[in-house]
This record gives sequence, C-alpha cells and structure tokens, in this order.
Amino acid sequence: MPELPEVETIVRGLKDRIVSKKVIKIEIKDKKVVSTKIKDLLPFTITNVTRRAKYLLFHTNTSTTLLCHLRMTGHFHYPQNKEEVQSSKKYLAATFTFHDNSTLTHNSIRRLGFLKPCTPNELHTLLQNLGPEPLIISKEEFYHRIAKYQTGKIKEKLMDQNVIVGVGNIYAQEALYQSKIHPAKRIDTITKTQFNLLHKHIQQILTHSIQLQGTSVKNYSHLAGKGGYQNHLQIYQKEQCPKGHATNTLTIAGRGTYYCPTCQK
DNA sequence: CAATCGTCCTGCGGGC
DNA sequence: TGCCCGCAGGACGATT
Repeated sequence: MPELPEVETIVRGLKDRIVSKKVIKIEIKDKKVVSTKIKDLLPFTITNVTRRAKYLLFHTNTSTTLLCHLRMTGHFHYPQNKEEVQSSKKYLAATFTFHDNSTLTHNSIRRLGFLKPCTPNELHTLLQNLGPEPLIISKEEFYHRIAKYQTGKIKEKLMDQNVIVGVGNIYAQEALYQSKIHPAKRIDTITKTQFNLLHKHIQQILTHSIQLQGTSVKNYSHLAGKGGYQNHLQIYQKEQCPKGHATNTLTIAGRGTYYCPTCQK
C-alpha cells in the first residue's frame, strides 16, 4: 500500500535518523524478507537514504547499496523507548544495531517485500525499466508515454511502473476522480486536455499527500506515526462521491477500483 | 508486441 | 463461538 508519498515520508524520516550512523550488528529473523548477505558488509556506514519509484535505497560507504521494497505491508521502526521497542518486535524481519546502540527494525506483516544488498550492476538491472518520477515528468512526456498504449485502460497504465512510477491503487483512483475520467476509459478516447488535467492532479495529490506524510489506511505508518491524507480521500473506499452520488466498483488489473459513474466519464 | 493471469503472503471480515 | 473461505494488492514471470 505504500505509494510514492508514503515511501518518500519514510525515506525522509530515515534520512534524519540514520545517515552517517555505523551499523555494527544485524539480526535477521526472516530470511525471505531480509537477505542474510547483508551481514557480509559489516561493519558499514549509512551514507544516505534515497527513493526511486516505490523503492528505498540505503547507500553505504561501500560500493554496495541496500535496496528495499515495502510491497503491501513492509515498515521500519526506530524505537526511542521501551514501549516502542516492544511494538517493533511485531512482524519483525531484521534488527540493525548502530554504533550509538540505537536500533532500526524492518518489519513485514505479509512478507511480500524485501531488503537486499545490490552491486551497482544489480541495482542498474533492477531499476532500469522504471518510468519517470511523476513529480518531475512534464505534461508532454506524460502524454506521450501513456498515449502510445491506445487500447489500454487509463488506470492500468497509471499504475504501471514501467510507464510512470510511484502511483498505486489509491492515488490512481483519486487522480482519475478529480480529473473526471472513468478508470476503464480507453486511452485513445482521452483528449489532450484531459491528459493535462490528469498530469496536474497527480502532481497536486502526491505533493499534498507528502506534505501530510502520506495516507494511513490499514497498515501504513511512517517512523513518527500516522499520515494525514486519508482525511482528504474523495473516492477510494467511499460509498458516495463528494457530490453525494453513489459510487461503483470494478476490477482493473486485478485491483479493486472505486469510481463515480456520474462524475467520471 | 501487449494484455491478462497466477503467484507470493497473512490478517481480517463475512458467512454459517 | 469458532472455523473456513476469500479477499486485499505491488510487482514479476508465464501464458495467451
């Protein structure tokens, strides 16, 4: 469920807390989620934490970078007291101990994500097919990248990380609602004006959500608590749209999709 | 070539 | 009350 704003919030929180810290010990509890090869790097220093698409990158003072994808339910804890230490043990995948004795845990409920070391080549291979960042892409490039899939459904391509990154199920639905575009609308029936509107709304929604530290539905929380954008959702999991029309649901690319048949054409 | 399907995984909610 | 089933979904590989 973490999409761009949630991952960005987590990255900023980690950056503030662990950059320049030296990792002196790693305990791995879930080998499926956290690769034991990370231990080969010990000891190492975190030199930066960055985001690309929905991936988190932990840069180190070695040539190896730790790559993490949270998938649905991955999260991090940087506990500050005994109570937080206790809650960081739930769904624990790994604990990193720093030279100052503070700890960072990686946790995962559904265990679909991963955290693993990558050489520069491996990193390049894993990330090379990703589309452009939605907050940087121009409206012209946005149009051209999507418009070539003439027969596809618009929501499908908004969520396709090879077309444009960072937008997942929640923000795709919100952007389409605000742009008054039906999520299953064939791409070749969408006008240039509608594309421009969609581009604008995606940027506005993602920016607003980053300001509010993301959307907290179900399992997401950033390092300092819950986000605030869930209070601004207009269509996702709503029975009525903001104008009071009854919503419908349908499945697109295997994902539940809410839309307003009155507002979205 | 693009579109669709199955897979991974566990918590949760509905139904009986 | 308790159990079982199916759903939730991001990304990727296999299949159509």
